[in-house]
Amino acid sequence: MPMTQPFSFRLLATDGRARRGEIVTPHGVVRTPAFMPVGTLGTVKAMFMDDVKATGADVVLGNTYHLMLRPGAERVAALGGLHKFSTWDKTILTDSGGFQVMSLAKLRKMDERGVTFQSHIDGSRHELTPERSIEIQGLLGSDIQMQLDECVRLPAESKEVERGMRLSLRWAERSRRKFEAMGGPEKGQGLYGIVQGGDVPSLREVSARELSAMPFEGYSVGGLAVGEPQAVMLQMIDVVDPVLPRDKPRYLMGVGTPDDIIESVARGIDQFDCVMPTRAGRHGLAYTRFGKLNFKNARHMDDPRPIDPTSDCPAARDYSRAYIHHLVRTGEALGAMLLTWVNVAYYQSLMQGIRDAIEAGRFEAFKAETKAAWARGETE
RNA sequence: GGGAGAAUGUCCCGAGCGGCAAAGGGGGCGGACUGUAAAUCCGCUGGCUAGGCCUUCGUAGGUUCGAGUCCUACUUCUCCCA
Repeated sequence: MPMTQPFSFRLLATDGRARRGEIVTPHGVVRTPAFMPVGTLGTVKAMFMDDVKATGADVVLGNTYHLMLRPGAERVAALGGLHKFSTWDKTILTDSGGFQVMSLAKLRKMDERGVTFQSHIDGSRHELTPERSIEIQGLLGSDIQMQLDECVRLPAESKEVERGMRLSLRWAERSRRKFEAMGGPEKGQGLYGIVQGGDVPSLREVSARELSAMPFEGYSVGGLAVGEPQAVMLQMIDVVDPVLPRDKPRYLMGVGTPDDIIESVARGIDQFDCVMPTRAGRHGLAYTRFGKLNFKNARHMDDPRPIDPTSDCPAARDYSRAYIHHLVRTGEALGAMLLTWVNVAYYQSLMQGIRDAIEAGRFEAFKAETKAAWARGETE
């Protein structure tokens, strides 16, 4: 076996608490702060992988829960792994299924050992343990893997939040053992522990501290952006930021809007993922440097201008707003495709702007300018 | 020429068979979407001096306390027989 480069992270620059870094995985370099488009089922919905790559994305997500049900982890492995299966040859990060344990709460049965749930597809019963989750992520060939965690639904009693957080810590240890038993480190893969603790600062701190004592390649902050006010989310990041190791990447799971991202980068977060750009795109909403545009609105009907002539995304540059409005209104698949592309491209250009600004030591100014532009809209 | 049936809320389809400002859809207008059971979901869609009044169900009459609903005539459309 050829020597594989070990998983690594290094900080290239900091500006205030904002961090500019680089993660190296078996499938390339991930420039941070990074936004990772969500590709639950091995596809970033409504986009070609080549186009995703061209927007500047270094990594996409895959999902343990969904892929274990269809087409099945063993099948993907037999077909050469998720990279080959999906034609995405850059880094893949996989979720552990922990989030689905919450979002599919009606179907679940949870105990110390793991979670038993019924498939949303055919009702069949499945068990997901920390070990099986890691096994599946290994079968998929994931470069950055997540421990199985329990994401408690908010609002919840702090007793319940603590129970879920403690369980997640125990599962973190089991996940780590399995990850090492499967040779993850030798393959250059990484495993992240997940900070839980809901909206309770003291629990977040405990979770971050105990997790930091375990040898993970990175640390995720989970269980946020699930309905709580942004201020609460940011407060939780503030609590966790000084506790987590400086020399490891921090990944804020499931976040978020452009504003959430820029505020979280300001608090030391390195990685993000969110369905926002892809789902919103399918639903007719464009994210741009001058804010949101809802293409269901009649005001675009006669507008011959492109969404953003300065963009290097063809969807934003080469198609008229009137045409995109027409596609969205008529329910044409191309409308969803173009807007998804616009959004993924905008998110990536935002991240590029953030990275450049941190390197230049002007992140705060960049943040202020960017937010002002969103607020200003298109007043020209 | 004879017979049968239908016209509904000022965009369309359409329920309604004596208490109706009138079900549902579509369309339209707007909103939401945060580790994707989501090309999904949620509002609004007659007027006003606004929880009360006004004007609406092809047209004109009639019956009734009360008519979109029953009766008569007319108009238009559809189908069947010649």
